[in-house]
Amino acid sequence: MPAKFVEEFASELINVRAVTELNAALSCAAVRLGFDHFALSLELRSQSRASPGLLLHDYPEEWASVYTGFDLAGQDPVRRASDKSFTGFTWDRMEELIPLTRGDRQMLSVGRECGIGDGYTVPRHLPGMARGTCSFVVHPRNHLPHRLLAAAEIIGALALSCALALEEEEPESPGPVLTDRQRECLLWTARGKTAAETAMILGIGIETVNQHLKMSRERYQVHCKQALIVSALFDGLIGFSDIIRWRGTG
Amino acid sequence: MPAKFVEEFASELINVRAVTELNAALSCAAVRLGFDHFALSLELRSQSRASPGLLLHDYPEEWASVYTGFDLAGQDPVRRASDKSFTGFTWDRMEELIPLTRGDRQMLSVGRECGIGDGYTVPRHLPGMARGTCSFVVHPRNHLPHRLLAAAEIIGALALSCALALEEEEPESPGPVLTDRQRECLLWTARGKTAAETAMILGIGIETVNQHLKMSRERYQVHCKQALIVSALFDGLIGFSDIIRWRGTG
DNA sequence: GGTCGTATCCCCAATTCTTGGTATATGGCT
DNA sequence: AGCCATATACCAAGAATTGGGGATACGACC
Repeated sequence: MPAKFVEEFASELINVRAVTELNAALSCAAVRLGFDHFALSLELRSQSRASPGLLLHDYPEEWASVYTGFDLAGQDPVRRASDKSFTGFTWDRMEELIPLTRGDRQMLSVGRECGIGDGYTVPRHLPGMARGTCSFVVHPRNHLPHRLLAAAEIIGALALSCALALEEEEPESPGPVLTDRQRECLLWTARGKTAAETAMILGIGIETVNQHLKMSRERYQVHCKQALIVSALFDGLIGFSDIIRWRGTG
Repeated sequence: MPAKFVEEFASELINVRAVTELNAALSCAAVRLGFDHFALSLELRSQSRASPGLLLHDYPEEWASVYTGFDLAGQDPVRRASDKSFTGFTWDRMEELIPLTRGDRQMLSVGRECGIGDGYTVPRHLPGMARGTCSFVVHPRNHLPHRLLAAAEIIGALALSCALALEEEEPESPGPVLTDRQRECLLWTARGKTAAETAMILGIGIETVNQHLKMSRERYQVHCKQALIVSALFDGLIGFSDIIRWRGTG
C-alpha cells in the first residue's frame, strides 16, 4: 500500500523547516520503504553567488569519502543517467540510458564493496534553475522493493521539492540572451563548422563571425567556444536536434 | 489503491508503439483515475519548425481551438508554472508557483466555460533535450480525485517517458564508448580547459591529452572538439551536471 | 541630436588545435 | 607467447582560435 507511505511522508514534510529535519525524515522513509540508504543532492543554478548545493545522505562513511573522489572526476554514471530520464530508474537499467565506461563499472563495483548495491534514483530538473536527484539504495545482499518503487518516486520528488523550497530564496536572473546573428554563428560552430565555413554559409566575413562569437563568449562570461556551446545548450538557447542532424552531412 | 492503476497503465504502455495508442491509453487512464480530460505536450529542443513537438489531448473541440490562441501568445500559466515545480501541481495552487496576471485568470475562466475546471499537471524537463507536461483535468462541476493524485503523478510521468521514447527515434545504437582517460580529457575540455591545463590537472603530458582527444574524435568520427563534446553530451557519455558545476568554481 | 545596441568588416600577435607521424610499456585475453 | 587495447610521450607543420585593437552604418530610444 504505497499510498500510506506517501501520505505519512508528505505529512512529515509539512513540518520540515531545516535540512536536518529533511535528512531525518528521508532516512526514516528510506527504511520504511525497504531501502538501506538514501542520498539527496540538489544544485541550484544562480550566477549571483556560488552556492555549493545541498547533499544529504546516510551512506557508510567509507563510501562517502570514496564517492567524492569519483564525483569530482565526473565519474558518477547515476548523475549522467539523471540527465536522460523523466522518471526514476533502477541502477541495473542504467545502461539503457547511457553508455557505461569501464570506470563507471568499477565505481559501481567499489560501491558494492562498501555496502552500496542496487538503487533507485529519482531525477528532477528545472531548466536554468535547479537540478536534483534523490536515490534510495539497498545493500548488495538485499533486493530492491519493486512494489514500492512508485512510492519511492513520489517520496523522492516530494523530498526534492522540499529541499528546493528550503534552499531557494531569490528570484533567478534571466540567462544571457544572444542576438539572432550571434546565435546563428554559435549554432554553426556547434555543428562543427570553423569560422571560415560559417562565414561562407552565412555570407558574411570571417572576422564578423569571430566578432559574433566573441560577443557571445562575453555574454556568457566564458573564454572558449566549448564552454559557450555547453552553456547555450544547457540554457536551451540551442538544442541537440539543431545540431546533430548536421553532424554527418557536414 | 493507486498502485493498481499505476500497474495497469504501466503494463499498457509496454505495448504502445505509436502515439495513437498512447493517446488511447491516456484517455482511458484519465477516466479511470476520476478525471474528465487529459492533455500531454512534449517539446523536443529544436527551434526548427520541422518537428513541432507532440500534443495529445481529448479536450472539447471548443476549448482546443481557443487554447491554441492563448498558447501562441505565451499566455498559458500552466506552462509557466511547469517551469517552477519538480512535482505535479493542482491548478488551484498555481498562484503559489507563479504570479497570475489578469490574462491568466481570464484564460482559466474561459476554460471553465468550455468544460475545463480544475486540473493536475505533471511537468518534466531534461535540460537541453526536452520538456513536457501531462495534465489531468476535471469538469467544473466535478472535484479533483485527491486520493489518486499520486497515481496521476506516476502515470503522467510514465506517459511522458513513453512519448519521449516514441518521438526520439528509437533506433539508437549504443554510441562509441571511450576509455576512462579519453573521457576524463574530454570532460575537462568540455569544462573549458585547454589541453595544457587538462594535462596539468591529470598529471600527464600535454601531448598525451591531445592523443586522447585525437582518439576520441576518431571514435565519434568528428574532426573538432566542439562536435566531440556535443556528441558525447548527446549520447550521455558526459552530462551537463559533470560540466556546469565547474563553470563558476573554476 | 546624442547615445546605445546591433551588424558588418578589418588587422595582428600569441596561443591553441588538428593532423600526420613514431615510440614504449602495461595488462587482458586466447 | 602473441595479439590487442590502453596509456603514456614526443615531434612538426599548418590551420584555427582568442583577445587586443580598430572602423562604418543603421535603427531605436530619450
